[in-house]
Amino acid sequence: MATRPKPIATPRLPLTRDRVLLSALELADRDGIESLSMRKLGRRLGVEAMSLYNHVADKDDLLDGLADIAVGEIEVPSIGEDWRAALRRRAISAREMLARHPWAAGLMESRTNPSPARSRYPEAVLGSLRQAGFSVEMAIHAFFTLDSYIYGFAVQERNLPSGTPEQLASVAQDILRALPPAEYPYLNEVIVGHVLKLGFDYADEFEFGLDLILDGLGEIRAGA
Amino acid sequence: MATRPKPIATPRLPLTRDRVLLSALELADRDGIESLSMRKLGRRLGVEAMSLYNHVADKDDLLDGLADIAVGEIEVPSIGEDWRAALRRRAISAREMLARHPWAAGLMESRTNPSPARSRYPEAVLGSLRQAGFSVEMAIHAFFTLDSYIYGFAVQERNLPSGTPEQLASVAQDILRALPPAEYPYLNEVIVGHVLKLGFDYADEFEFGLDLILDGLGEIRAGA
DNA sequence: ACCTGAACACCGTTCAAGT
DNA sequence: ACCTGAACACCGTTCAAGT
Repeated sequence: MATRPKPIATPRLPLTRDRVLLSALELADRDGIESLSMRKLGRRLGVEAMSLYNHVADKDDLLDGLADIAVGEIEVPSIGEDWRAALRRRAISAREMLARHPWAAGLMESRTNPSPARSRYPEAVLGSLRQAGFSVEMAIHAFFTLDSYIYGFAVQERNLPSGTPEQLASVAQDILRALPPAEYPYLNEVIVGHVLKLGFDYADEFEFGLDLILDGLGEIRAGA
Repeated sequence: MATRPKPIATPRLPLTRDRVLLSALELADRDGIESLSMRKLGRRLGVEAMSLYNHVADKDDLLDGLADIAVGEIEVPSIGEDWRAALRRRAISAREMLARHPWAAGLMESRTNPSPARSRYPEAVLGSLRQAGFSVEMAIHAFFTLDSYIYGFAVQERNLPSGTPEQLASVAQDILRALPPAEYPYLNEVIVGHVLKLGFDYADEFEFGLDLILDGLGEIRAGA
């Protein structure tokens, strides 16, 4: 009787940069990055959009923060690991991250200003290569080849249908309808003769090109 | 004296879908895709934004049209060409297109509905591979590997600095300032020891990874 | 120190009205 | 058939005002 009860059962958590970023990440994962607006994010946090500006400089800063969280999820190989194993594991981890957060590939594109979190990744890849005996020039070549592949694959994966074999089959049927076999025989062959029959696993598909590239780099290293 | 002179020297051209698309393309090339709005495009064409809807279903349709123009600029190799030469030439032409239109890579991502213009490209690549004797499965692998690389490289190129050696050097200096050598020795080595000294040519860099991948595919074909 | 209301300059798009 | 004005539901962001 002496003290008035708190007006609401769950007292509002104080806003912090981390809470803002985490909530933005969940929103982006669930509804897509294009529907992440300062106003919606504010509503989600029970606050007016303008309050967010106390914890984040502007929307660009928010997106920078998301990009840093994303690259931070890429596995860091233990030191002393074989160069091939280290690069392979990092590549697979990067693809998994980009598949988990479909918005991340797009953010990597637009966040061009360097940040510590985003600089650590290329630094580590170049380090693995140099320590393995690649020349500076070859390390640059290898980095571009690997990174282009990883990134490009992730974007293709994001834009192609996925899901259970049944869902995949149903989407494939829709696509086939726009591709008359007489005009597109090879696309039909691939979809009808392979994807619909045997399914499609992005992780497996990714490893084919990854190993092809790593094999090629191995030969260059052996020849050097 | 009999007829009144036309009020303006250059009578307004009638709006057509092609004029709308061409103007949008120029705007995107010059100011970037993010500043391409229906309202600005209308202003550019001397018309209210709403008039554009007589020639284009909506903004999505406009972007679809731009994506179709972009893929249409990728060179189609002459028939009967060696598979390796055909794939190589197409890949180089695709990279050139994506470098010419920095907005195109992003559009390829978002335009997921198939269109004839955009289906012709994968159809042709798969055709080259199948005719060269690759199995359906290997043709899929090869397509993903090549296309991921091309696309990923183009995006990296778009986001990294370019220009004359002097411009490149000045941007590199700015980047270096954010990368203390003690923490990022390998990035420093690459930038100071190689890029600043020898410059950097994206077309050359692209061909390294491209040839590595084509060599790998050639071995698979020989072994099959 | 943090949050808010009102306001500004933008978006894409619909719809009834004009020619 | 094509173009327009007014309107709607959205944006990001600033700024003075509240607590």
